[in-house]
Amino acid sequence: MSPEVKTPDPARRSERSRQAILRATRELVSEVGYAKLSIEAIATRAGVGKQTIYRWWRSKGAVVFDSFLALSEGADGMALPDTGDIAADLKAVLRATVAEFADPAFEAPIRALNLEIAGDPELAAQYRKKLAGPVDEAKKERLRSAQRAGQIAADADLDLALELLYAPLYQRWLLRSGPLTAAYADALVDHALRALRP
Amino acid sequence: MSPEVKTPDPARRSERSRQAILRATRELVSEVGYAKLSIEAIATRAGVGKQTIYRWWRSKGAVVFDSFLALSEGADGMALPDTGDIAADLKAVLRATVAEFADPAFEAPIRALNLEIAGDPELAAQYRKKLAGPVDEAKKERLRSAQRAGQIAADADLDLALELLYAPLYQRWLLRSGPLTAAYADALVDHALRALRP
Amino acid sequence: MSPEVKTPDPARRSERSRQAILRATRELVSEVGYAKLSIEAIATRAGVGKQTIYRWWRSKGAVVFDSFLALSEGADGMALPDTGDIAADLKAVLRATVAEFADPAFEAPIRALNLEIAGDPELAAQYRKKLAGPVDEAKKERLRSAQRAGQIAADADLDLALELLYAPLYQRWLLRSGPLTAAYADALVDHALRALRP
Amino acid sequence: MSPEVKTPDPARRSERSRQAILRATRELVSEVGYAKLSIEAIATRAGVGKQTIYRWWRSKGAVVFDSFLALSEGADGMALPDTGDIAADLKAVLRATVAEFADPAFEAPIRALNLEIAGDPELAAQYRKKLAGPVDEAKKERLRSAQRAGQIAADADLDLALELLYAPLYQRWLLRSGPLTAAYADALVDHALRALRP
DNA sequence: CGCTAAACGAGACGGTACGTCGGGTCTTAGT
DNA sequence: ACTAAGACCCGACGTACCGTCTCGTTTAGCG
Repeated sequence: MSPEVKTPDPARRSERSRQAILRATRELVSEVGYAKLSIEAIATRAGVGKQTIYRWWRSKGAVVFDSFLALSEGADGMALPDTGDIAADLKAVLRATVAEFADPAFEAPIRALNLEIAGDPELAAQYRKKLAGPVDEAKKERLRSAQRAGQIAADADLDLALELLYAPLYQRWLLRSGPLTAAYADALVDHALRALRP
Repeated sequence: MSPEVKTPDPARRSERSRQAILRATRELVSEVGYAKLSIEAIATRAGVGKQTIYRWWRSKGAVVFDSFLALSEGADGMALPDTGDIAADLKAVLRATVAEFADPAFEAPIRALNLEIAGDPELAAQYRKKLAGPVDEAKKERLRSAQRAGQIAADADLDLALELLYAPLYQRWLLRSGPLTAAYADALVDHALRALRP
Repeated sequence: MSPEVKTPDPARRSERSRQAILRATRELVSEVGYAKLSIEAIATRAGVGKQTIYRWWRSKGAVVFDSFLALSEGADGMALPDTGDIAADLKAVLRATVAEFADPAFEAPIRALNLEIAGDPELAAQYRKKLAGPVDEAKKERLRSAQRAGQIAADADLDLALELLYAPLYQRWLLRSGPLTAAYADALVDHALRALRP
Repeated sequence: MSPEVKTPDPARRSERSRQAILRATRELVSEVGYAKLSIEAIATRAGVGKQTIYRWWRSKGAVVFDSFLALSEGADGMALPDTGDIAADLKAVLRATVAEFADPAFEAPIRALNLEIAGDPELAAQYRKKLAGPVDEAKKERLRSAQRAGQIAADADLDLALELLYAPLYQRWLLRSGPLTAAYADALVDHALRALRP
């Protein structure tokens, strides 16, 4: 009668196994990289049956994604600094981003995550909702504050504004098409603000 | 002294096999996507032994990359239109790019190529040199013309200028984080040019 | 301490797969001969993954050997005829052996088995224990009966006796160094018995 | 019109290459065993193109066979000792054979040769003609001498006589079905001679 | 002595099979 | 009922050799 898709009962799910799987995934991504990551290895490392992974995640990417999601949980109240000087505040934030991208410990997993997202629309949607969304909202909040202070045009498209600020940085990093320096971060902010001036 | 890795002799290489492999790769990427592409399938489709692929390419990504490279060979003298109106010219170009990204026939292989490049620094270097480089140079040439016409600051950083124009578009497409429309292309050009004004 | 080689659990073994593999092996040895027999073909014919073969057998030879072993299982109570006339009884048996060797349907697989055994000491040991052993014991039993009847020296070395009877036959067959006829079988029995007379 | 099978001209054959191939084959059989011997390895070791091997030999077995043949060339005038005492003479010879079989340096190649012969009727014929034949003839000559001396029945079948003497030894060695000792050699001779007595 | 045709070394080629890895499914015990 | 364990079928991996097929390069006989 009904499609009868056997769905596992989340109530009975083992939290211990879930944590072990996410932890093992994070470790393995760091150790061997995303491309060489295997479900088999995750299961072994986590001391878990493969079926337990297949039961709760629909792909390797979903596990990797969740393993990142779990990290950023609780890190929510992420308002940006607001000293009243939008240029200075944005430069501080972008410099921090540049520094993060330069750290090899962050590099590998973040790259893995981005490749995963770029290749899977469904994960991309989840990514925007769960990870990028809240962060972007915090950034836009700071930009709105700048609008109220008359530093940015009142009718500016904030989505586009974020892209002007971050997309060049993102592209350079992803394709390794140029150096990521503090000076570059500053220049980006200067140009973007000029484009957004009232 | 030298690593002494036995390298095959390019002089003896079979051009027929090379072409068949690149062609088969292009077809298969379109048909099954990059993730499900296998060397085995390429070899079979091309009517070639697997060893012939392994002899000349160091990875699946390298084959895919070359298969794209082969397409764009000869398509060199790619100067951008120059009507004297930099805004109009750039809008035309970006609208065309948007249209390309919207075409599903282009989408899949280009995405495959980008994932490949993002994950392999060596391929990325080759990509910049062989594919992106010439195209970027043509774009910069148009910007220089605009500089001479006083439409863009004479001391503008052209690399950054290109990023302001293209990176937002690229990011939206890659992460599917927003709609790609002609209006968006126009808005990008307007903002970028405002940032680059003398 | 222990080598700690991960060993599969025989309790979980699929009897259905085991039978299919042995059956496919027997068929293929008959069809293409031992030299051209491949694990790949066995797996395909048996509808089984290659790994399932590699999990339970250490070599192609071991599979072939087991496929023969499986045939002769249950064929145990193989006492030789005992009419009281040792010469007549042995002649009957050797003539039957000659006939078997002459039958091309038996020829190929038995030759394959013998080559396998000759080349692999471990298989040879198993062969003696599981296949040759019981048969030889039955033959010796008949010889003991002849000893009791005074037709053979009471202190005769029965291992050597068997070799005198069978080794010439075996050698002629294996190296194709002469014709295998009923007359030859009779002559062998006559000579061997003369050598073993009390 | 004619079959037109391109046959190489033996006159132009490179003796240097032939020797190098036979030598390399002998070495490799000793080092890696017959089963793991490859034409590719022989060619490399001999510093010879693969085609040169395929031009002059029709199979791996043929090369191996020839490499043995080359060794025994010149070792022709191989008359057996004849002290007048056939039992003593045969025991000396069989003891020597036992010793040869026990020497691991002889073991591997001789076994390789025997497997090859057992599996290829054409090689077997060549073997009998070129290698076994002359040796057997020498042995028969000694037996004829014994016949003239009245130690062996005048009408004895000498082929069968040789088999009674050697086949048990051969079988024990090939199938590793029992110990090969001097005592065993003596026992064999005693039994065989009893069977052949006038 | 110089030509020429064959044998030669080298090694790329289309293939087959190897033995291994991992994917995703299914079964068996255990908690 | 969910889990750990792991056998199963399957597809692909990257490697080793197969036997064939060019490539220049010796080399040997003959003209």
